[in-house]
Amino acid sequence: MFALAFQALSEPTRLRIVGLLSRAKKELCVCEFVDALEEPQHHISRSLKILQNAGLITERREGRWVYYGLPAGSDEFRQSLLRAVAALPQSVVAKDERELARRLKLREGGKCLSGVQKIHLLSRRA
Amino acid sequence: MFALAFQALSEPTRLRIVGLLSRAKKELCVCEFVDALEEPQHHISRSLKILQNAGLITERREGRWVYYGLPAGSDEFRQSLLRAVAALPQSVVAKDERELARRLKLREGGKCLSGVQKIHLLSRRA
DNA sequence: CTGATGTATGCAGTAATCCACATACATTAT
DNA sequence: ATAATGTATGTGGATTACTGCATACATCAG
Repeated sequence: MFALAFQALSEPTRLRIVGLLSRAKKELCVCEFVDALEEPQHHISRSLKILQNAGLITERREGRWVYYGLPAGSDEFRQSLLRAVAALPQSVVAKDERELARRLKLREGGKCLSGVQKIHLLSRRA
Repeated sequence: MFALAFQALSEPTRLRIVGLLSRAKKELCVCEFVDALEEPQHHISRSLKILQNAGLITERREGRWVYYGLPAGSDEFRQSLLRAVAALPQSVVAKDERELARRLKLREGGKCLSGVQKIHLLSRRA
């Protein structure tokens, strides 16, 4: 079903996830999404699953860490969708991108080795 | 909100509506959508409203008839979205397009003058 | 094995969405 | 004015989606 792909992008957090991936140009780890988007872990994890089921992102496990990225070769429809996400105005993605940049400094040798840093965001009772 | 546009396209009938407009290259009247998509009138009418609120289609009243079409100049994000709809595989839109072609024969002087023809589709108890 | 850590998921309450019936609104014809 | 016709919408019931809590699963360190 094609409507499913739109559905996957119809929720703000999921849209921000793909937005981040679109700018980052690299795979990101679950805990990096949690810190960059400041959303609870279960929310991120579920969101990633939904996007994956819609064929919009790929999953790659590396030890305890799981990386999600944009698919290399997908059909023209999905590519168009991702281009639409890439066309989101800067203002929408600016903050997320900034937070991600800070979080990416924790990488060592290009790998994520830290886990969620902002503990108060494991579930959102801040 | 940008997620709203994806949300508008996340329902099959609404996606088919934009798909039809994308192929037809012209404004279509409410009753033409009803006949082409074989969906009840209230469903079509509501769907058109939702798409309009999302900035994906435009409305133009002409007497009793209301025509909906694709917006001439919209932001890059929405244009990308419409391009994604245009990238839907032929198989998805084929039947709707065929039904529309039949229905468009009822036009006179380029105008829709007929109203819904398949009465059993006013509400779907077929 | 045991504990720690990153990730995923079952469950429940709430909210949003979908769909059909009926009816209201707007415009035109008589 | 009245009736007819194209379109829009209020309402209710069923379904689905979202969100937080707690917990389970998977992998690794000691």
